[in-house]
Amino acid sequence: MLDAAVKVFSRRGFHAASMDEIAEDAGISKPMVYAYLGTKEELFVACLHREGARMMQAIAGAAAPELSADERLWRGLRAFFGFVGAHRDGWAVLYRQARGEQPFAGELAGMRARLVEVVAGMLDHALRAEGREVGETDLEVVAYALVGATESLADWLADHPDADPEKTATRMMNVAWLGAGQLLRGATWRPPTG
Amino acid sequence: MLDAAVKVFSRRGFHAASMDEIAEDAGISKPMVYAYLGTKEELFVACLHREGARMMQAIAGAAAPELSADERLWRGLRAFFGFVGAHRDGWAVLYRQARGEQPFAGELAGMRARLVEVVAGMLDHALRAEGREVGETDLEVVAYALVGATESLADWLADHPDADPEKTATRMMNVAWLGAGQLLRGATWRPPTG
DNA sequence: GCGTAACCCTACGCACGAGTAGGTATGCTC
DNA sequence: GAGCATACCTACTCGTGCGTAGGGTTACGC
Repeated sequence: MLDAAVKVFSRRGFHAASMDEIAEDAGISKPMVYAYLGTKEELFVACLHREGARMMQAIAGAAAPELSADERLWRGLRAFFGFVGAHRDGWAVLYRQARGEQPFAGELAGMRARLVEVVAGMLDHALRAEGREVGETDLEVVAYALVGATESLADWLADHPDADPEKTATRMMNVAWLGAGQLLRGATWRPPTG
Repeated sequence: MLDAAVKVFSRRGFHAASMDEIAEDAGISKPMVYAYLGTKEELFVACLHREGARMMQAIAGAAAPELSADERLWRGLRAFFGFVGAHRDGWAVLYRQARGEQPFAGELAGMRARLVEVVAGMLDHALRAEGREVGETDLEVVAYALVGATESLADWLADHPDADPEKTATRMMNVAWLGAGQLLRGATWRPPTG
């Protein structure tokens, strides 16, 4: 039932999607949709939650905490891109939708915040293991950038049906790990004075 | 006049924004808006174009082609974050809007494609200078990731009114340049076999 | 066979907002 | 000052789509 909603929301976008179309696609009538899932907004939130939970679960299941940092990152990325690859139109458009529409931006921000936190935790852990320490804001910002880069590649993947999720994950891992590796070793770039 | 439209679109989002509110905010009446700028859709596209052009101009003006690659990247990033910092609510929400709404996604995709192309060109140039060569898709994907990371930090910046654009640019530069620097030297990360 | 209850449908009310028609003031020509 | 054009406004039409009211249908109890 939610499947139909996700499908229509994906294809049309939140506003352009009509409850009539969702009902038709689900093979039932509109009052049933209202009876089971409430208003259009609640319905969208329900879709968002389910897809989000599935994604989080896929990632969490892959990135077990006892692994090394790069192994966790790699498995997490692979799970993420695998998920996106398997739910291309569904996830990507749902996600793009939620970004823009203000009632839902909060929901999504929470999801992303959890991801950022996890990534920041991994970086912090790895940094401490090397005896280095970095300010909390710096950590958050780097994690944010990595998550953003990953989301961006997810969009790219969703737009290129022939692309391989596994290979995309490898590419992302390259960028992330090489950059992060430099940070671990204490390398920094400084703006030219003047 | 466009200023009012940008402001309202930013605050409300494309759909929630009413032409009445835009007209009121601009201090004129609705038929005038239609007379000067056409339909709501055309109005939004006009906003998008103007803001986009301003941004592109700010970046292009800063990143002169005769500079070294890292200098160009640094100046481009600084200009970009400076622009976002100066147009926080305007740009960010306009941008977030355009991503989601299907009629406008194309416009934005074009803008981003130009950015990706520029970044990819810079990477390619720097790589060739080091005697290395990388497949076109690899180049595009890395550029895409960098642009995505940058956009993501722009969002972060827009959501943190006290954050400093200059400092954010430095952070982004660190991630980008250190990661890219590794790639330049031919370092790669490989998935564990098995 | 008749009451009734669960279930689902068609067909509507209603609000909202894009786009427009037709009227009014201000300035310009002769 | 009459005619006319320009610039602008108020007040409307009309489509669209969310949410619901009220009617049919099937199954069961008596």
